[in-house]
Formats: sequence, structure tokens, C-alpha cells
Amino acid sequence: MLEKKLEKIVISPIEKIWFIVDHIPKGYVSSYGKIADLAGLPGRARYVSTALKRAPSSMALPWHRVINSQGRISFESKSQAYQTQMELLRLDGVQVNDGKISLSEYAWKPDLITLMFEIPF
DNA sequence: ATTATGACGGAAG
DNA sequence: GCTTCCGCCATAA
Repeated sequence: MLEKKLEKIVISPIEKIWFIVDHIPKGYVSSYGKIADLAGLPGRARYVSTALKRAPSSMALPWHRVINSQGRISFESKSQAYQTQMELLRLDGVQVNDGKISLSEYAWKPDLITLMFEIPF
């Protein structure tokens, strides 16, 4: 019956994180903590970073659009990963000055429709 | 079961 | 603006 069609779909926490990160538009950034909140996983910012680390590269997630809450890249500034992330952000059109990104300028603010129907966790 | 480790966040100095 | 410290939480050993 109808109930059958309304069975709850289960999505694992890590999949929610991947899904949301995949929705960050080019030219915008979000933070580990914010992604966790959007995924319904408050207080699990660190888990977002491990989730990104685990994402198969074949998913081609825009992982570089996730930075820390201070508007900075979370890798060591001398690391290769840091350089890569900075380059990808610049390709997105996001300015990275002195290792800092202006959140007031580039923070992703999903609209109501997106929150309700696209990432409804 | 304990311990150590982070792509974190926030408060404090 | 710094930097340090501490709480947090999912893994790996």
C-alpha cells in the first residue's frame, strides 16, 4: 500500500556529509561545523574532516570549499594539501589573502528551498 | 577497555 | 589580530 512507498530512506551520517558538501556552490565556502549542523550532526565538526578524508576521489567532491570556522584553510600552511586547496579556491574565484578567506563575502548561505527540499537533514 | 590522534570550535589571555 | 588551551567526538591501535 501507500505505507510501503513511504518507507523511510536511511542515509548514513557520512553520506549526508558528502551529499551536503557536494551542494556547496562554486564561489562559496562553508565550515566543518556548519556542514555538521546541516547534516543534523551538531558538535561533530571533526567528523566532517574525517568524512572528507574518506570520500573516494571518484566522487570528485568540492572538498576544498570546506574551511574552518575562522575562515582559514585547516592544513598546515607549508603542506602540499594547503597549496592545492588554495589553488582550487582561487579557481573558484574565491580570494585567499594571507591564508584568510572573507566569510562575510564567501560564506554559503543556503536558501529556504534548498534547506527544505535539497538537504533536508 | 584505554589511549592517542585529528582537514574542529570557541573561549581566554 | 594573534596563540594557547580545553572540550568535543569518531577512529585506529
